[in-house]
Parts: sequence; C-alpha cells; structure tokens
Amino acid sequence: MNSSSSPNRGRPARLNQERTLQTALDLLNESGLDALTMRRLADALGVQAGALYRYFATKHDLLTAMAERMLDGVADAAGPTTDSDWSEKAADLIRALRTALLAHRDGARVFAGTHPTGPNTLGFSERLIGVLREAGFSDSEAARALYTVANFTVGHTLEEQAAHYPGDEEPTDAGALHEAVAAGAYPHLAATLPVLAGTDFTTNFEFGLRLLLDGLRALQH
Amino acid sequence: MNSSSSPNRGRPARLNQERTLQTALDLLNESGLDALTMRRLADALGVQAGALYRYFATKHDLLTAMAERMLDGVADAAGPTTDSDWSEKAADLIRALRTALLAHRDGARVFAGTHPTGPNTLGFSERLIGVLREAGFSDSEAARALYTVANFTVGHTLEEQAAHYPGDEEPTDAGALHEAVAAGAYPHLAATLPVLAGTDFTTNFEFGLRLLLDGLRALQH
DNA sequence: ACCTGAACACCGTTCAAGT
DNA sequence: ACCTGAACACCGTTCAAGT
Repeated sequence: MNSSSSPNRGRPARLNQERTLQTALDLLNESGLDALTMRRLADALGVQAGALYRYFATKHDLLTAMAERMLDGVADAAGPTTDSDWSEKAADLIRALRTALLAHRDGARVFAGTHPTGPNTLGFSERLIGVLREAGFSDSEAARALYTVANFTVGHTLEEQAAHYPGDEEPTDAGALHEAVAAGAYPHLAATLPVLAGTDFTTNFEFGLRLLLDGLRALQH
Repeated sequence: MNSSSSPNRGRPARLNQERTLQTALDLLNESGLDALTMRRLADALGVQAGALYRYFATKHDLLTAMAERMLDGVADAAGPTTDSDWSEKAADLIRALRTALLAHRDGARVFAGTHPTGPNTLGFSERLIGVLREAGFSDSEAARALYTVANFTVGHTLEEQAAHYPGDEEPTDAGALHEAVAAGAYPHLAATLPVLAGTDFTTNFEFGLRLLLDGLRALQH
C-alpha cells in the first residue's frame, strides 16, 4: 500500500537520539568524561563524527540530555504512601540525587556542567519543594532550601568522584596533605587528619545532610 | 666581582612562575576559563607555548597554582581580636571563601577542578577547623563540617558564576523553566518561580549558610 | 639555561557531496 | 533524509635545535 509515499523514505536511520544518548552514557561509564569525545562516540556508533550533529546541535546539548537521563527515577524516591515526616521524605529525595550522580562515572561533573530542564530534573525539584511547602515552609524558604541541598549534593559528589578516579590509583593529594601537616604548622589539621584523609564519603554526606535538615527544623520555630 | 661564574648565566629569563601565574589570572578574568589556553597564555607572555612547560609541568598544575593564589588572605577573615562567638567567626571564613572564588571569573570552576595544598588553602581549613574545635566540636565533627561548608560554597558559587556568564547575555534556562511551568504540571515550581528564577545569590547563599550553622548549633545539645 | 620551531596526536564543528 | 569525507580552526604536550 503506501510503501513509497510514506515519510522516512530512503534507508532507515542507523542513528537516533536515544541510541546516541545511551551509547554516550555507556562510554562515559567505561572511559570517563575526558575520554568522551564526539569522535570516539561516533566510533562507538559506527558512524562519522559529523553525523552526530543531526541529533544533537552541540556536545553541550548531548551532555545536558545525559544529565537529565541520569536523574531518571529520583523524583519517585520520596515514598508517597510511607507516613514518615517531611524530613525523612526530603532526605530520601536528596539521597536519591546523590545515588543517581554516583551511578555514572563523572556523573556530578556532567550534571554540574549543564542545566537540564527535563521532567526528571524538574520533577525532582517539584517533589522536594512540595514536601517542604506542605511541611509549612514558605515559598522562598522552600526554593532556597532546594538550591542549598542541591548545591551541597553536587559539590559533595564532585569531590567524591574526583577522589575515586584520580587518573591513576593513589589518592594524589593525601600525600601532600600528610607532608604539609608533618611539617608542624596546622595543628588543627593534624588532629583531624584521620577524618580529613578518610574516604568514608557516605558518612560525610550524611553529616552534611543532617546539618541541613536540622537547620531547616530550627527554621520552623 | 663574580660576574661570570654566578648561577643564572646567559640572558635573564623572560618567564618565571610568578609572571606566568599572574598573567594567567589576568587572562582568566578577561576571557574566562574556556579561553584560557596554553597557547593564548603564551601569546600574552610574548613567548611560544612550549616555553610554559619549563615552569608548570602541566596545565592542571598551573590551574592548581591559580586556585591556591585565589585563596590568598581568606584564612585571615576570622577577626582574631573580635570577641564574637564561634559561629560568627565561621561565617566570616566561609563568606571570605565565596568572595575569593567570586573575585575571579570562573573562580569556582578553577577551584572545583583542582586540589590545592598550599598555605592559603590549608590555612583556610586550619582556621575553620580550629574555630570549630575550640567551640567544643569533636575532631570528626569539625572535619566533616569543613567538608560540608566547603562543598556547599563551591557548589553554590559554581551555580552563581554559571548563571552570570552564560556565554551570551540572557539567562539561558530561565526561559525553559517558565515554559515548562506554564504548561501546568509542577504546581510547586509555579508557586516558587519568583525565587527560583531570581538572581539574588547572596541571599540564597546566606540562607544556606544559616542552615548549616543552625545545624551545627543543634549538634552541641 | 632558556626559548624557538615544528611536530604529534588529538579536539568540536561545518558542509558540500554522495546515496 | 541521512551520512561521508574532508576541511577549518583550534587544542595540550614534547623535544631537538638554536642562542
């Protein structure tokens, strides 16, 4: 029947946004952000680099789509039926954001370098602001709290992922820290060195998260 | 009259670490991080790009030195004679960190991409941890609080500087946010849109800072 | 000792031309 | 409509050779 007048005549496209996006995320996990070049991505897709620009106008657009995809599901983290209080729901959302960023190599760097405005990112903001507004916080308090926890989470995960893949294997700057502290200046750093040089990032994150939630609690009288 | 056997014979060096570092910081302020290439920096110094590698082994080393230099003076922010309480001293240090990052274009991006271990950076950590330990916080609390406030400040300033220089002039994603919100989904985002789309970064920062300090206060019973 | 010149191995992006 | 081939204008880094 309409085999010749249909749209999309010619050969079926070997490329599309979805396959490009998925392959880019795979390549990110395998090789990291620095190795994610348009040429290498094209290679992995069996295509020339120029062909990618039919689906993403710039590399930055591709990175934005990757960041948005990374947040898939985070908005569903605050259990809707669990009758926990607002701070538990907020904590669940924020932990889900960190987990989503950690799920991809250099996830925080990708996210920090873009400003996704898709349903996953907006959905996360919507849910967290909703939890806070329903807890009695004002519009501006809720909005500013969102920014604060998001900035903390991205900043923290940036550090965490930078410490994990230092290009080589050893913690590059732990040595420099030990050296400087051993010289005698910095008595307070010396006393807290075990924690400063430690790698228990989850405990560090939970500490910061608790600070923020306690701070919010102090706000409601 | 040792005019011929002295070290440093031959022509005096046109280049050195200090001049390279200072010119790099100037170029950063003029053109931003993306335009700060070894070739352009060499041009500004009147030299070939390869010559830079006698003073900085890699571009990353240069960026690390730039980050360290940016924090010059921040450790002196907590007035030593002012008899204010610990939270005022801590706040002053943290505000000084933000101010230092804001003082250079893309300062937060430079700082986030490096791990300086010089006296300015270590001095800042030493002072903040000192203030907290003397306020009665434990070693691990003080160390984790440092990480939390530093990560928040870097994350926040990253956002702030990304919003200021979007390559062009208009707030690039404010439009996308308005569009998405206007569609009807995201009622909570719609209600808080004025604050979310606002650009009062100092107020936002102070809100987060207060949250963290209140959270710390809640920690000491 | 310090810098040049030139190369190596890459980048993101564009666009005529093919199919 | 979709992709190739080839180019444009760059990168960071290395290193023999000059002075």
